Amino acid sequence: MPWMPTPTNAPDRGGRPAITSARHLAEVAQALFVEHGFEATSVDDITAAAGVSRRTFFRYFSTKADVLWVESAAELGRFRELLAGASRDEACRDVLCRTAPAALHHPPEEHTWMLHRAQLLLTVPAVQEKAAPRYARWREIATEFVAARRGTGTDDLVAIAAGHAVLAATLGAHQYWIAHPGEDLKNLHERFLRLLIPDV
Amino acid sequence: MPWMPTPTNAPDRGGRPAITSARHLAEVAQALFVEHGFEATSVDDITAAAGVSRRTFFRYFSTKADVLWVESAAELGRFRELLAGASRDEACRDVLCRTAPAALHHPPEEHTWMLHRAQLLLTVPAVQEKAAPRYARWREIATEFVAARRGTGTDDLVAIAAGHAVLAATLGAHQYWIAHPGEDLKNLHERFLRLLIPDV
DNA sequence: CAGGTTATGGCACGGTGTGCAGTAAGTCCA
DNA sequence: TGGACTTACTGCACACCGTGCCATAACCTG
Repeated sequence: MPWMPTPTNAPDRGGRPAITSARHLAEVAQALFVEHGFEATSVDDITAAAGVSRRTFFRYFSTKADVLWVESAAELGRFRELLAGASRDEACRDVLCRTAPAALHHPPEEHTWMLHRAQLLLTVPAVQEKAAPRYARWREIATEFVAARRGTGTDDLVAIAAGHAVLAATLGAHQYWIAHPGEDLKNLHERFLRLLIPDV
Repeated sequence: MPWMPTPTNAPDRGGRPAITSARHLAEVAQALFVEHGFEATSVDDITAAAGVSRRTFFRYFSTKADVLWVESAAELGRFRELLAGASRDEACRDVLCRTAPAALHHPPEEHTWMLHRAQLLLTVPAVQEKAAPRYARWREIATEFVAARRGTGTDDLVAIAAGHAVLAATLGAHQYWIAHPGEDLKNLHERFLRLLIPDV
């Protein structure tokens, strides 16, 4: 089991204070990615800019691309909580169309950060590669919700299809967004969801 | 520009005959993947089993995972041709539901090979990573078809959504299939497509 | 046999990611 | 003050991936 720095919300049990943080490394890294490109930026470049050793970087992130997913755990958690909190009176499809965009909501000051992230995620092959496990989690959460609503297992055909539809809509909305950054992402996301989620 | 062996359909202009082939390397590699796992199989293991040098392997495939996509170019080509040959009398949605499964059709003797491939593609993270560019091509072909039918550009919202729907249905069908290998993939594929492609 | 063409082999190199051992910097307690 | 404990950072060696470069092997035609 690899060692990992204790998360910031853990109780302080003494020990050497952290000289850096996942968030700090992620910001330094993303800035370099935007400036020089993902592949042209080596981990050594990132650690040099952040004033940390190469080995330390890999304690915070298991791969170079993972810095682009600092927010992933929070987004997935919000999605799961919003689904769990939905009333059973609200139609399955409506719940998904409402909660998925809400789970990805970020304050306006992070708008350009999100746009940069979306551009990297959808256009740089080396980054797209690392996205698969995150996409899978996003899809699974939707599938589990639909399966629970339908009283089936997660290997139900309709539940699987719905999970893929939610992911497809999310990716489609972001793809459209980076081509039309003036539009409202949340609104786009909902339109794609309404188009793609089957009416079940 | 990296050097590449001439494809088998090229005219013979003399020169040293190839000691191996992409197909042979792919078969050796996939067998090792199935037996020992993808990550536990190094390129050295593959080349040792195939009786070629490490350098030669990278002339046929640019990455280790690419051996799982030997058929990709042919499948994409079939999809594009089938779409191009469709009558304009046939509804857009019907064309997609018919051609996508047909483009992925393989003879029965390759059934287990396809199943192994699907299992590796959908369950091994290191393999899923390399899938992104292939998925993107598959999606683009569908998007281009829908955009042409609608008389719009490929940045049309509905065309983008349709492209994502086709990909989602393809992945969903394979996911369902590896959990229920007794079912007919072609039939499953069509059902997922009918569920997910919006009626436009 | 010479000259052209194509495939394979060997080697060095930069980059990623991991395991391990050591050290630095805090807290707590006697 | 001085340990003992805890946690975080560093350095190094290593396996693997993927690439560029050059040499060499094996076939063709004249």
